[in-house]
Amino acid sequence: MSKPKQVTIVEVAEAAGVSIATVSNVLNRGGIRSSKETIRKVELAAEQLGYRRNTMAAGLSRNKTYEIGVIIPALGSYYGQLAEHLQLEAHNVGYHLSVFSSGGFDPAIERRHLEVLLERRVDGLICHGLAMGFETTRSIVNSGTPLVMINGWNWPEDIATGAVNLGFAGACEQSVKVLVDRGCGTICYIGSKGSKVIDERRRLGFQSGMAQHGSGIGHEIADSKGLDIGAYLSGLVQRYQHPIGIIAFDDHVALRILSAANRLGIDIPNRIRLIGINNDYIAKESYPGISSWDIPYYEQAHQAIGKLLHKFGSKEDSGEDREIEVPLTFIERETTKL
Amino acid sequence: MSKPKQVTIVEVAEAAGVSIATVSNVLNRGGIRSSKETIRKVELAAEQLGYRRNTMAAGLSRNKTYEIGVIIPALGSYYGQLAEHLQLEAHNVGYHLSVFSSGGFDPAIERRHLEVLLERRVDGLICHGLAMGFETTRSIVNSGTPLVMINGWNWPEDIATGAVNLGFAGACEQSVKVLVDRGCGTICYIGSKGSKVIDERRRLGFQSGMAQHGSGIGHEIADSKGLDIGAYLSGLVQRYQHPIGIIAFDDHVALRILSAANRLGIDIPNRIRLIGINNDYIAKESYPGISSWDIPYYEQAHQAIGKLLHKFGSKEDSGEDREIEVPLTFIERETTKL
DNA sequence: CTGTTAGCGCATTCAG
DNA sequence: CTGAATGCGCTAACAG
Repeated sequence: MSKPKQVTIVEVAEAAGVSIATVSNVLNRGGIRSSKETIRKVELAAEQLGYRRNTMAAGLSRNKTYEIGVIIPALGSYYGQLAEHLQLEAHNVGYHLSVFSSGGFDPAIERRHLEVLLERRVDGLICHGLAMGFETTRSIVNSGTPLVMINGWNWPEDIATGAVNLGFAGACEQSVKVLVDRGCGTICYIGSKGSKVIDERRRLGFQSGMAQHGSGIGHEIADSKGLDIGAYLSGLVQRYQHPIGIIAFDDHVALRILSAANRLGIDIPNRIRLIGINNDYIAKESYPGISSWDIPYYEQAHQAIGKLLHKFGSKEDSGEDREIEVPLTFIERETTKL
Repeated sequence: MSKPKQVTIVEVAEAAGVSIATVSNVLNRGGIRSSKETIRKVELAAEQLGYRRNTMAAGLSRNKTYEIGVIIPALGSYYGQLAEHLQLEAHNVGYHLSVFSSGGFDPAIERRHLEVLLERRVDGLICHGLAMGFETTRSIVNSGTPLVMINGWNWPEDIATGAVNLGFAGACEQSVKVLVDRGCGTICYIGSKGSKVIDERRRLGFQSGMAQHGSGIGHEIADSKGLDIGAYLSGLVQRYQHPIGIIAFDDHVALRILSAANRLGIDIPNRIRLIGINNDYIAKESYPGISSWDIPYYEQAHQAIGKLLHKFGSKEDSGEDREIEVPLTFIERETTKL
């Protein structure tokens, strides 16, 4: 039997000798009270029959699903962690999360997932920086389903209820300062254009950092995709006598840099000083340990869910900022310690 | 408006001047034909009104959800990759996946998620080695919902339709052989008990490998959790003159070992030869590169979804094996190359 | 081909 | 405090 007819409240009602309405009442802890006696009877019957409420029927009936849809670029690393925290936060307030991966910023997949989630009539949506443009998104999410962005900057109000973003720009800006303070005479940012808007923010922060703290200091920008890091480092070391600072897109890229340096016998942190982002497992466990920026997962998840809940509750936007920016925390390790 | 009433087939039917059955036919039912003309009218009306089918209503009505529930220990690394592949495979056959993380083998969370998925009336379940025991699982999954395990060994037939497992034991067994061939005089397995059954399989493989290929060769077993790897390695190097082989639980653990060795100036691969598992990013990008076992994600996902589909189709189990074992592939890198 | 009708399982009025 | 009745949006026979 592909679907061996599950037990419904009707059967529970019969077994307990009450009406289905009563069963519904006691099982869903609705505002309505019932006598101790009926409660006991119903709960017993439900227990014995192995009753399990049918989410679809319930959702259909009350026009509310208690489900939140999440779309992230991948299930792993930063994104995975974020999803885990979101899942936890959601559960704490009685919601449940449906997580989809867009396979690394693929607009077609994003679109398909969005469509599925909307067909499920999720109560809200949390998306990590959609690759599809404003217009496309608007044409899909016009259903009145609240959408909060994670790491999405400057989204029009009619599309996204709000956004809670990480302070990547600030982190990169500060990274420049740290490297300058540590005596670097040249500073490089090695990004990852494939990560779209994330890379953009980091680059902006880097440039603003150079402008503020880097007077008289040279800088370079490169992209990690397809880059021969060994050759790149060799070139750097050859060109410059002073210590060189490198800000990596994230700890993954930082690891590649670290390995290349180790392989070439370039001394870290004496010749090159390195900072990553994410404070991944990699940063903690590599040698030398990579200085990195820790991510406030809990805070970000909490705020995102909070924004949705708020939207569920009141129709008007509160006085709160639509776009929240959560700062990262610098964790210094051996790649920048002298 | 928290739920601005979405458009239904009724409205589409009115706009197109046909009955709701016709709308349902052309929109979501392939089987039944309609005249070109009505199809056009209906599709146009649906398009203009922005109709989006209500999954709950559809599922409720046909008693089938086209949804598959997935429970994995975490959203990242091996598990995350697996989930991505499952998602893809599922989509290819018209299903959609709901992925939940059990927060690292937490039985309580597993249970909760299972409950939610069953309430959603998912058509099938895919779980990664549940931490809760057979009995508990049976008491929950008695609903007739097919369950296929990923990396679950010896689950009773009345609980799990089948299983598709990775050949961890075989990989560890072969790892021993490789290390012996490379001249190691002592071989260690550094596991991770927290990963339950996965660790168990690897340990079994290790022991079987020692029995087969390790005559006259010493071996040790340790657990990475809370282990001071530096001290451990120092001890090993001090005790043994010959090259030492280490099989790490996975590439994460391997990285810790690598870093500790680098820090202590212990030469890899001359003094210590190292093999990881998973062929993660880490293995490829660390220095020296870590020899590791590549995981056939596609194959595993394909088989798992296939098993479910098969179950959906026929009630009888086919002649196929209930438990499939998919082999890993050895990728040799610098930590074992002489 | 197309329309009519009867549920799917549950929440929710509104009477008793 | 409890029960009968109505509808959520859609699919699946079954008639026309």
